[in-house]
Amino acid sequence: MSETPRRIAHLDMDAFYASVELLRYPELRGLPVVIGGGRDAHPVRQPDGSYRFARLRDYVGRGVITTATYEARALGVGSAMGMMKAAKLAPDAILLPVNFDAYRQISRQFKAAVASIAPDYEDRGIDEIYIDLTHVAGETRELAQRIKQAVHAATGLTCSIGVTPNKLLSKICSDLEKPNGLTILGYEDIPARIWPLGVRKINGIGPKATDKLAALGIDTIGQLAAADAGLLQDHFGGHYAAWLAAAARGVDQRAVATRTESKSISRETTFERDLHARQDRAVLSGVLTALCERLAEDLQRKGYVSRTISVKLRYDDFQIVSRNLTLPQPVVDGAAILHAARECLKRVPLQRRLRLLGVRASTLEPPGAATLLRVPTQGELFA
DNA sequence: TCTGGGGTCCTAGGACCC
DNA sequence: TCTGGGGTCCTAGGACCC
Repeated sequence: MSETPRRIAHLDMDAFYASVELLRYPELRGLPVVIGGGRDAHPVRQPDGSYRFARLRDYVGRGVITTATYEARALGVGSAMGMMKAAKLAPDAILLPVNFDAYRQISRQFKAAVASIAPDYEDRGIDEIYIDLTHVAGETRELAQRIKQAVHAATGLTCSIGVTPNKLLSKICSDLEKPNGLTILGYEDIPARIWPLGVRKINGIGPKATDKLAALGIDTIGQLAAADAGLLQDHFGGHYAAWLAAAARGVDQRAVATRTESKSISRETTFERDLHARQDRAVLSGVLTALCERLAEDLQRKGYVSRTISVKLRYDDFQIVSRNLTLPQPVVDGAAILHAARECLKRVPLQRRLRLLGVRASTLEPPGAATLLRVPTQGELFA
């Protein structure tokens, strides 16, 4: 039995947040611009109708850059970099606040444009998708060009696309010719095009695994493909070692998931200054209440109830702890979430100063679902 | 003056059940 | 008195991704 080779695209919008802002402020084209400020980063309208923009050097706080234009990246700043650090590298870069409503709106537009050509796609967040082109008529390059044109016509923005037989390779390829790129390759191209790349290019190999591999003398994907299976197993465990070996050879059978349900919904916040459980009790209590109320709104808006409530704390040294509580009956309202969150907090050490507080709802179900029939455990019956 | 906020998946151990 | 496996649910932490 022979299988039709799949044709999977990965589409990634180019510098998405920053590009959306340039639609609104075209006078910033060609300048280094970073997105990530708070309210005080809002441009101020001048009497003559022009805008005065904030500069990175003026920023004070704990934020990070979410997106930078390619001009800003050339100065050494980029996503996830602390803005205080970025300000030293590019003090004159323009700073803009994040505007998620605008990004979500453009996101819907580009996805609709893609769907008009290829309806089977998998959401991977606000600015990227996988598209299954296997059953879409047309030659691959022409089809991908049509999608790029449709996205541009709908949004005024460029994107980069990789097309290969699977998601893993397409994700790597969409990044190879950014911005406004199009890279198409087959399994026969792996030795020449994929193996010279660093292992970090593989989606699923992060900083920790990269460091561990480097310590074993493995830097490129080709070296990983050639690595001894036993060696990988010793250092990464059976499951991850097998995945590493398959990924390095470009093997990936995952389907394009066109429908997915949320597993969890959360809200968290980093304080402007580190807080102490005792000295700042009132502030913390207010923050916790607000987080629980926002989480309750999110749950209700998305049509879920939750049986597991968790709290997350980050201490001043960046250590993270979490506690969770699974309830016999699901909750939706802010007061019930708050009650569960307080129960969780009782079990967490509160000596050190806190940097972050978060609340999460998981074990999600549609309201009024089968939980009513769930049989209580012995522990619940006799607690 | 480093290091946000919203997610997913995996592991490992313990309780409990059959 | 000794001690099996397979399964589910739950908790906590960690790696990774956008």
